[in-house]
Amino acid sequence: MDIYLYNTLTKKKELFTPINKGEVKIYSCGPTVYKDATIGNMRTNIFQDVLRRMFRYNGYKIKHVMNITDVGHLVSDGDEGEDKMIKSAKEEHKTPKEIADYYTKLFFQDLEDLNIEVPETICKATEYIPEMLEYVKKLVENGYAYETSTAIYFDVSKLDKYGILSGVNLEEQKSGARVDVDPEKKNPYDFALWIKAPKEHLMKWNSPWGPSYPGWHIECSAMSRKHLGEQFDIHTGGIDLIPTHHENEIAQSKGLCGKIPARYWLHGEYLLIDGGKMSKSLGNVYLIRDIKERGYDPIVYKLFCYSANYRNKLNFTWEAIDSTSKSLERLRNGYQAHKNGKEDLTLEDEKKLNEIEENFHKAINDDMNMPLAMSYVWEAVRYSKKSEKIAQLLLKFDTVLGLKIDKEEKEEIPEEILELVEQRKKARQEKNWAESDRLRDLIQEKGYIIKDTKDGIEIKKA
RNA sequence: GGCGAUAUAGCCAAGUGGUAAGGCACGAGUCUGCAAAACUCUGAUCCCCGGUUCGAAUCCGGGUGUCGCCUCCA
Repeated sequence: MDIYLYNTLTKKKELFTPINKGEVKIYSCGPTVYKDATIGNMRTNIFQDVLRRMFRYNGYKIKHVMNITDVGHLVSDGDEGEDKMIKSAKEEHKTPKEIADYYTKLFFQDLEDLNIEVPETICKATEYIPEMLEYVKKLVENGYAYETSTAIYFDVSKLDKYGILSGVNLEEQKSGARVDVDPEKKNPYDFALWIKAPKEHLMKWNSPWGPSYPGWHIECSAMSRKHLGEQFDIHTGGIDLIPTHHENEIAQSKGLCGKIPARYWLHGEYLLIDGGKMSKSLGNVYLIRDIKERGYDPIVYKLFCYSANYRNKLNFTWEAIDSTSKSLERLRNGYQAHKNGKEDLTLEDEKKLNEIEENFHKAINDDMNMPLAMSYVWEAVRYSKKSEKIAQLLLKFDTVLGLKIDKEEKEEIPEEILELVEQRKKARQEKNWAESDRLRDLIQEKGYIIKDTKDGIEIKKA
């Protein structure tokens, strides 16, 4: 079945055709590990996860590379600003490596909590310094870079076209540069490829230009080239990376080999919080840990992300998380009902289920239309006949959704609670409803919910 | 100032020319000693104005609102 993806490069939904048949090469801009990854960051990771799972559903072999930025992003725009890693290191009295390791670990914990698959290749920027240096040297050789007293800059005026992703116009923007521009820069949009390190700078490497460190964009260019070649299929990231980071990656690649590194550029939209931007100053920055601390299965957040298309803004509220939490519970209950179902399916049922499967497939292949795909999932979950075959279908869907739809709440019920349940059972047999209700309240006070189903009594943690 | 996105039931949100998917909430009902869970049923003509068309939420023009980017940022 055909796959369609919205390509930021052309601003159109396009038929996907891989460079190598049956294989997809993806590069995703990963986390900068000097701070916590927010639920906004994780929305992008969820979208990337669905992307690769969708390709697998279509039988593709996947080569997915993601970087870990553990060096080199500056604090302020001024090109001689302080490295963020170093700033964190100073604030937390740790070495940059300790900071990076700490946040890297947390990042992978988030991935695990959200049941996000880890890409085949994870690369840390600090381990690719030689590749980056080689890249920069080549750009200098090719005449796309020049040296100033503080850095090696990429000369955007040497490109036939700069700004193809974001639509910035060099002529129009030239005069309007808002930030203090390094007077040695030739064009306002020139960006640092390599930066000469001040004495007190902690992270620096030897180079033809003395002790120095990489610029903001070179790592992705060097690492994607190393692992995926000069041109690969898909490049992903958050929408905010379009105007600077990805634009500059394209510039670097064109300067090196004349090619745009990826054929399809996919960008995830922002997550809004209560209708606005997530920001520290507003105090509305949430982490996956916060969702866990409020007692929700983090997968709830993943399901919540499926309520909107990845290319549209999605508004996060705790109310929405609460409703999604109920939704997930019903989804899993529905799966269990089918798993334990014994009803026979007629030819007509089979036909209907094939239709649902086809629709689901079509939805995910249409630029990952998860809200639509979920409507078909619900159609299967709510299917009137309960059958193991439908459970199997749901499991198949879950290879894309990654919602752990077959997760069962198998909790240890304490002796004390079991004893109370026994007492209540006895009271009910004696039709002593007052005592029965008293015990149910007591059990609930102790944090457990009791349900009388026709198959017996169910006990669940509240 | 420049660029872009978006406006669909109480809330979240699909749908890009043929009379509006789905989830949550609400209400009614079935079941139950009651409750919970589960299940069934119930709701919108799609921001406003004008145009194109046999026909528009969907195309065009004009408004209005909201949000984002233009500086690191998923």
